[in-house]
Amino acid sequence: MDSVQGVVAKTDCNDCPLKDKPHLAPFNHLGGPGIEQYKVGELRLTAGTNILMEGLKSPHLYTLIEGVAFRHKGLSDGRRQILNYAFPGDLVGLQGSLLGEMQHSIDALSDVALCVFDRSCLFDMFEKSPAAAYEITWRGAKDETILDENLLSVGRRSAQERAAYLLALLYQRAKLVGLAPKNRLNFPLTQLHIADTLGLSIVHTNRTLKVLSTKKVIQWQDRGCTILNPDALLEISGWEGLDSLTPRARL
Amino acid sequence: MDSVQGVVAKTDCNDCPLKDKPHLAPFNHLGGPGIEQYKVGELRLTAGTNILMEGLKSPHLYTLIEGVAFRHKGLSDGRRQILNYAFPGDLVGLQGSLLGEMQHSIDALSDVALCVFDRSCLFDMFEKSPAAAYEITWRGAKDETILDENLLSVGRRSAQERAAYLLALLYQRAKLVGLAPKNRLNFPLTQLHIADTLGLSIVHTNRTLKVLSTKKVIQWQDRGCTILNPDALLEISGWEGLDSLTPRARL
DNA sequence: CGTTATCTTGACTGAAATCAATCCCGGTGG
DNA sequence: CCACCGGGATTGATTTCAGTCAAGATAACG
Repeated sequence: MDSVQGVVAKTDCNDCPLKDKPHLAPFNHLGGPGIEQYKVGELRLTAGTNILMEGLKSPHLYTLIEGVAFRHKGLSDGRRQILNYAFPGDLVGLQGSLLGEMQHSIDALSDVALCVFDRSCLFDMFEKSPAAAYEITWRGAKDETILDENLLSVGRRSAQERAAYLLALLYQRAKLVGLAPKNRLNFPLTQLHIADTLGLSIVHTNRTLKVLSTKKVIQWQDRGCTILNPDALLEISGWEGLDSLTPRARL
Repeated sequence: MDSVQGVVAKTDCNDCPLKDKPHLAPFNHLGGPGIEQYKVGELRLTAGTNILMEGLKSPHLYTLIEGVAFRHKGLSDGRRQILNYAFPGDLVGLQGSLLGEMQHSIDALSDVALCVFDRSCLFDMFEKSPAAAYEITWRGAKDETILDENLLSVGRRSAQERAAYLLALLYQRAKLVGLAPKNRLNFPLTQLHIADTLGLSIVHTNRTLKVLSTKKVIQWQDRGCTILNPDALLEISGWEGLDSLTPRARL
């Protein structure tokens, strides 16, 4: 377990830190054997590393166990757009597994730990467990919901509204998985990441965040962001927040 | 069959104009009974009508048979962002069926005909046909791919690049289903729709399209757009085009 | 202790929004 | 047949927002 990076020995799913999270319930009572039969290893990567690269065909599908990652796409001249973030419990690389080739890249934002599954487990799961298949599809739809809101944001919200929306979203998602202790986003998000998510230049992003700071809504210090007033963020952004409702229809 | 609008009698799926399209193959050899057992009716709506509204819980899932529709979300003050378009053969309302409540609206761009299924057919299909379940999930992933590119576009491409990308995308998708005869987009797309898709004002959209017209790449006339030079559109946008590759891995 | 990544700030430029008219054309009703 | 109307497309003038350029400040890091 000393290796900082690379595939390490397979540990028991019963020790999984996510074991008791409601997220994964459907995978635990798969018809017959549990999810662990599909697990082929673990992967630990340091912050800033690439997990999956656009254009490549990965034989693997991942679950993010620890840390935060982000999906992004780039243009040939270097411009980059961050599409979405992944938090512990999220599936990583599903699109690539389904479509055969990655259409975007995924990088580790913080140090991350991933659980590695063979791509073929997807087909198996669809064959053997309707509940698991449904769960996967449901998650995909959920993901698309966030993407929709991101697109609305980048397309139609002002810089300040956009920034407020993004921070509110990250805050809510981080909080759900314990990554926002004392309301501080507990991962190394830089203003460049924010800029590339909002579709703004880094300079303008900085100025926009400054306005939010002046309003005492957030605080940026020591390379990190603390949310001082979550409600004000929602107010400013005009976003409803993650639907607390939506208890998934059971299959 | 005279009614211009509303649910009409159920016709046989064997008469479906989409029957022979490769799109639907997986649904045709569902384990046992075909897709038609789930069909509960048909819906015809005129251009500009709302199909599904944000916030509502629809008991139905649709397949678009004829015409073009678009998904969109709005802010409280009226700003609107078009997220994606639906062409014949596409599933409409899947997100709502999965998540219980629509997170976006869907409107008819042209006159449309939709095939109506009961929402519960989803659960049934997952139970009874892994191939159909996989197909649905695969389509969701494909959709998300387009959404990703749209987000990259709105976030990082210049106005002209964006417009070129959008028109190239619509052209390619329309062509696939025969809606681009003589390279003319055969549906009533207005510059306002384009503006709301690109995240630009309508005035600036007009000026941007004018530049493309001047370059003889497109032609806007009689309330419609003709693609004069598809390759130039791709060139300008820096977009690769819909992956001609990606023959889906069969379940 | 220098090096590098990140954050900040100021000055200037440029892209896109906004405001305000027109224009064009198909449809409507007198 | 023709005046009127309304949605859509254009165009010009002006303002505003955001990008770019340039330079420091700050602070983690080897």
